[in-house]
Amino acid sequence: MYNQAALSLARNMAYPPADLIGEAPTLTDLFKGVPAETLSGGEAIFWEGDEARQIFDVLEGVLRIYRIMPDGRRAIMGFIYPGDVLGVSFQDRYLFTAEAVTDVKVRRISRGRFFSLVNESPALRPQLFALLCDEMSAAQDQMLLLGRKSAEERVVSFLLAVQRKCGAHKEIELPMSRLDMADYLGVTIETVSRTMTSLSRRGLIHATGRHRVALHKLNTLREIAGRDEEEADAQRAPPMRRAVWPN
Amino acid sequence: MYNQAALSLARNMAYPPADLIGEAPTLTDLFKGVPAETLSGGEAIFWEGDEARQIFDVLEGVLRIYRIMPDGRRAIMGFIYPGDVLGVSFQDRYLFTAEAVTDVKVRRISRGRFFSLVNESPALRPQLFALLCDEMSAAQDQMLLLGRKSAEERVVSFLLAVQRKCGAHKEIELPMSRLDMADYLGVTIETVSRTMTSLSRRGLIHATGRHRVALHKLNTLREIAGRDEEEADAQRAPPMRRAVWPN
DNA sequence: CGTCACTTTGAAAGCTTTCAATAGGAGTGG
DNA sequence: CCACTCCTATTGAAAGCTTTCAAAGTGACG
Repeated sequence: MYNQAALSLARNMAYPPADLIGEAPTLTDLFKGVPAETLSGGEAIFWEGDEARQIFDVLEGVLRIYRIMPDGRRAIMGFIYPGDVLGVSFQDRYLFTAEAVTDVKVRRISRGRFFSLVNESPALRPQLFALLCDEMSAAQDQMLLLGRKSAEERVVSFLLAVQRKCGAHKEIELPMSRLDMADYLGVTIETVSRTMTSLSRRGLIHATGRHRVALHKLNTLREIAGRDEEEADAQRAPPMRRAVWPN
Repeated sequence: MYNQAALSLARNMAYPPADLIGEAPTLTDLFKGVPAETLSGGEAIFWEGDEARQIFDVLEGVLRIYRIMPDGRRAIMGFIYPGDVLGVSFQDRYLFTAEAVTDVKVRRISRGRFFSLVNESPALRPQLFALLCDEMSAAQDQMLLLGRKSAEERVVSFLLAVQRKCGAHKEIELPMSRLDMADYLGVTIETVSRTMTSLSRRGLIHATGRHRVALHKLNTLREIAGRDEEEADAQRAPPMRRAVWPN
């Protein structure tokens, strides 16, 4: 999904590791050689307020990052997918909790190491910057969604975003629960459910399992999502095609 | 207000220009010597979709940055105050429109110049990064607000945010219209109005003019805002106290 | 001092939430 | 391997908050 977590940075997954083809290193390369750790669904990597000492590279699985209000209301800021980097921030404490949705494999390095390596590399610096910009861009999409879209528009926007993120296949996976979706979209679980049912009845989607949905009539779906998305999408540069400073 | 515009970066306003006290240069220093331009309220600096060729330093006045959906719905992503930098982005087109709320004074330099100067300066690089992180952090606050707060909580959160931004005085200025506030808070103009009236009747605020409000009973107000804010606030490092890479 | 734009207020409508109950699936244990 | 249990998802009905539609009020400006 959107990587709008302040600290979840999407990298280019479309190409083989940079050094194999003689290109500049990528942010992911910083984690090379670090042994992977495993978390089961529901486990947290870190909690909101923890000292932010490390940065994580997600290899497998999906995470949710969220903040909770004193009265228990939860807002999910984003879902983190393989290929995202988690925990990048200038604050010295994590601003949200990161929790495994599914079983997850991650690698970690210290913040100090991460930043000094990035700082010393003219190739990595623009990458880090570009990723933060993509984050901000996704965050703004989400603000538009939360501030101005109806429940149906939100759900459809979400489904399309997942589709984009995961290879643009007709059938998509929704590893998160309805509650996760609800807390991400700023609605209730019942509203998510009702909306999905309604979309099904109209033949726009077809649920092939609790966590699996096929998207039909993409044109109609995009229409519903607000149309706004695609344009934005087209504009956004392909992720990290060339990570050089803008001019 | 929050600088959650992907591209509005808050700098340190608490100290005199760096070079005057022998410190490292700040991002604002990059604009030194550039003549200021003036815009009247309502004028746009750039439009969503324009080629992003320049970066702006705001000297005076307030701007709104927003995106509009095909059917006309508008979402204001943030308000830009003096001391913010506007237009920083890795995308090659602006992702939103920037428009003067009040009369405004800005300075501009080219993106290429901005980035090459920042890239060459070990002092500026962490500043740029830190500012993007602050942006993301503010964007997440806003996502929480839009996704999980009631109308009253939103309005009060907004008033408190303005207060923080503008010196923490009891009486604050709201240069923007009710419609601007509404489009920023994800509600309607009527809801903003009714909420303000209700707060007044309860003695929590006192409108001393259309664009001027005194805040009473800050404790109660903070309680209403979600309480969440302050904690977050305390955590966030004072802006740019020392712009060095995290370790 | 009149006009126009913005703001406030009122009443009804609507969408989403809340409360409640049923249904469905996954995992466990016999 | 099937039955049981528990958790998640779906569905229904009523309540509630916000929006929509309308009209009156207020203030800035020429």
